This record gives sequence, C-alpha cells and structure tokens, in this order.
Amino acid sequence: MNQIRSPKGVQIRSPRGVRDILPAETARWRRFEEDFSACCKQAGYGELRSPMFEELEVFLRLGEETEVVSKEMYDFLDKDGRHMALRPEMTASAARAFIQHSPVLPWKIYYYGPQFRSERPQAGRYRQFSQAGIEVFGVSDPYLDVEVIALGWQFLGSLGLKQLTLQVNSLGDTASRNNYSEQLGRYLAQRAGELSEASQETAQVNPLRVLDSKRDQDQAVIAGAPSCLDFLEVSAAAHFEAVCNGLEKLRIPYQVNPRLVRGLDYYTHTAFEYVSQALKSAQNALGGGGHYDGLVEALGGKPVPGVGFALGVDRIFLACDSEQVFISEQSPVEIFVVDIVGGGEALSLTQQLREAGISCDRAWESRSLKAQMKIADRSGAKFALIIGSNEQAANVVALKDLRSGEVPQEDIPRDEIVLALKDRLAMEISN
RNA sequence: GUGGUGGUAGCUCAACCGGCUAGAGCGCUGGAUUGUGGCUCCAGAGGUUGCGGGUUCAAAUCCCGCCCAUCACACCA
Repeated sequence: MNQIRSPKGVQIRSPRGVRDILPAETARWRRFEEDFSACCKQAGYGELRSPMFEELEVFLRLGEETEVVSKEMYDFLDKDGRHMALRPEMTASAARAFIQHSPVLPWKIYYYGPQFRSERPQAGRYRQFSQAGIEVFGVSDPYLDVEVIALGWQFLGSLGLKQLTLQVNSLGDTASRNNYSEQLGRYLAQRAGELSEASQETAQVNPLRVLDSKRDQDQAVIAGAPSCLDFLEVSAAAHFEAVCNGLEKLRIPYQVNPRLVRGLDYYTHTAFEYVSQALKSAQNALGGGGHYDGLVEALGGKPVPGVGFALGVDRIFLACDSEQVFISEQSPVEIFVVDIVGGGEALSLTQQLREAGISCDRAWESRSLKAQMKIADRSGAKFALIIGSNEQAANVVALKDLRSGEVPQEDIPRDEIVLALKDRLAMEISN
C-alpha cells in the first residue's frame, strides 16, 4: 500500500520537469503562436490539431530503438485497458491523421502545442515542452525540402534571432542509408578500442548515433569516420544536390555537416538542424527536421514521402533571451476606474466600457483614493476615470490623463463617457 | 538513466570556522493637513532557512535520505 504522506511540511508544487508560464510571460507565448501561424498560413499550410495522446502503437512505429520511444514515453492504460501514450512528438500523429483522412496531396500542415517526454530535466529540456512545426506529405520534390527549411529559417529570423546556423546533411535513400550504416559499423568495430564504453554499445545498436557523441574520447574516431555523403546512390546524391542548390538560390547560408544524424530513425535524404550560437548549453538545437520516406508506410499507409521540421519553443525563448530579442509584454488596459463611493459605480461603468469595446479594470474592497490611484498607475492604463461623491452628485466622471501630468483633469457627463473615451483613445493612437 | 553543483521573505541576494530575536534591496501594505498615481521620506506586514531524520549544550551552517533546480554525459526540440 502506498503510504499517505503527511500534508504538513510538504508543499504542493508542479511535478518535476514541468512549469507554470505566468501572465508576465504568456504574452510572448501567445505572440509566438500567432506569428508562427501567420508565417505558415502565408505559405499555404493549414493547422492540424491532433490529440495529445494516441494509441501507443502509433509511436512505437517511430522505431523502438529510439530512446524517445523506448524510455521516455508517458504511457498508460486507459479505463478500457488500451495502451495509450502522451505524444512525444508530432510527426507520428500527423502521419496517422494523414492516413486516417486521406487528404488531397500534397497535404501541408502546421501545428503548435505541448509534447511530453519523461527525460531528466535541464534548462531548455522539460517534460512538457512546446513544439511548433510543419509537415508535408505526398511530394518528394527536393525543392519542397528547401521550402520547408526556408520556412523555418525565415520564421526564426523574423523573431529577431541572428546567431543562427543551418546545418544540413543527407542520409540518402534507404539503400544508401543501410549501406552506409553497415560500413560505419564495420569502421567503428575496427576502432572500438578507442571509443568510450557507451559509444561501443551504441555502435552495436545504431552506428549512426555514434556520430552524435560529444565525448572527447570519441572525437578522433568520429573525425576519421567515413562520410555518409560518399555513400549516396546516384538519385540520392542528385536529391541532396538539388536541396543545396535550392538553398543557394534562396541565399540561405548553410553548412553541410556529414555528422548530423537525427534522433528519430525515420529520416531519409535530407536532415537539418537550426542551431543557436547564443546558447552555451548542449541544448542549442532550436529545431530540426528532415525528409522521411518510410513513416507513413510503417503506420499502415501507402508509401508516401514526407518532410517537416519541429521547433522547440522553450529553447527558442532561451535563445531570444540570450540575444535580447522578441520581448513581449502584457498589454495593459486602456482605462482604470477609480470609485470611492462604494464600488457600485465602478461595477456598472466597467461593464459598460467593456461592452463598448474599451478595455478597463478597477480596484476592489473600497480602497482609499490614493491607493486606487496607485493601482491605476501600476495597471499601465492611459486614463483614470474617477468617481467620488462630487462627481456622483453632478452625474459626471472625472477623466484624468495618467501619462502626462500637465493635461488638466476634466469632468465628463456620465452618459457621454463612452464617446468621449473613444475620442481620446483614437487621438492617442494617431499621436 | 549516470555523475557534479546548488536550494535562505513574492523576487535578487547577505549571515566569517556551528553561537544573540536570520538581515538588505526591490516588490507589497499604511502614512507624510482629512478627494489624486509616478519621485522622495517614515513605518509595517511577510521566513518551520526545500522536506524528513541524525550529530551537538547549540544547526541556515556538519552528516544521511528524499524532493526540486541547474551543469556535463546519454538523448533530443
């Protein structure tokens, strides 16, 4: 039996690796989502909102050798005994939706939302984290890979990020990839003695993964490893060349990194990452993606190619902080109502203003005039509307400009207040 | 998952080698001739020193366990 912990002394807090995003920060999150959405729609992508959990099977098709799938999934049995999992990424769900709904090709979708992986948390690595991404199904044109890469590049740039590099690679088609993997495995086995213990194990399971190792001990072996680009079949080499040409056509700077192997095993041909130089930590990949040929088929659909990327929103914000860009603040209300005759006037006046489309707030609990003015100031409102006994008797409200100390306070008849405010606010905007 | 570092008010931090009632700044609340914010000044509230146990006359400080954060690795966005 589980022991019930004494509630005393144990403060309830959010679970490990997840966090609250408070109002001071949410403005930026909202703007990010809106900007990303606009960027995608502009390029003909439609939004996909898929469920946050799927049958476990959907994610197992990503390849059970990947740790994301084998070790990090939040899986559970539902009340009917079905094995479910919170989505650890979106591509599998998108592919599942694609198969389920048979849309017209090419199917261009974008998404935004939380993903879940039970990893050990760190800065830029959370158990619930947000990704924004796109996927396109049904086209194998290499220029589509370029469009996808360019869209992410353009979007990251639009946030104001400058210290970015784009790394690209090609693993080739399945034949090239398998051939290379085999050769690399042979090479690593030869020099196994020089590798770290962990990498020796990795080499057995998935040789490509060793290229990702950051251990100093492995670097010499990795540097001497054969390049995957030398193993591309003719058509795969042509695909990659077209991608590079396309990037040059668009004047998008890129580095070819033959060591770039991505974590999910479904990628074939193009793989890429957007890396931030502004982040010192190991979590400096702001996003990544690539082309995948086998995923839809693995999920039981026809062999349909796909390409896409995912951006790590939490990490992008860390990079933004580091570069001091894309800083968004909560927008303040326009009007603050100060009522020192009991609060009833504020109640009806705020309602009236809001119905008229004017944003406003007020104080509570009959605080003193001074206190209410202080709150009004703090609220960031442009104007305060003051109702005291004098104003109430005269059926007016006092309008005070909080931004400038010079404009004299002015009494406005109660029934003209909405028009008067719309006037003032319009003037504010035109100034 | 493995290893390292850390956790003191809402926030940022102080408290030498264990020793007085655990402090400061910011923020918050109230006040400075009784109906006017910002600047200034005065005052106040706010802490089981992450949680639990141990050592000691005495623990924020030393030891152990747990929790959380953070860094590296592993992995990934």
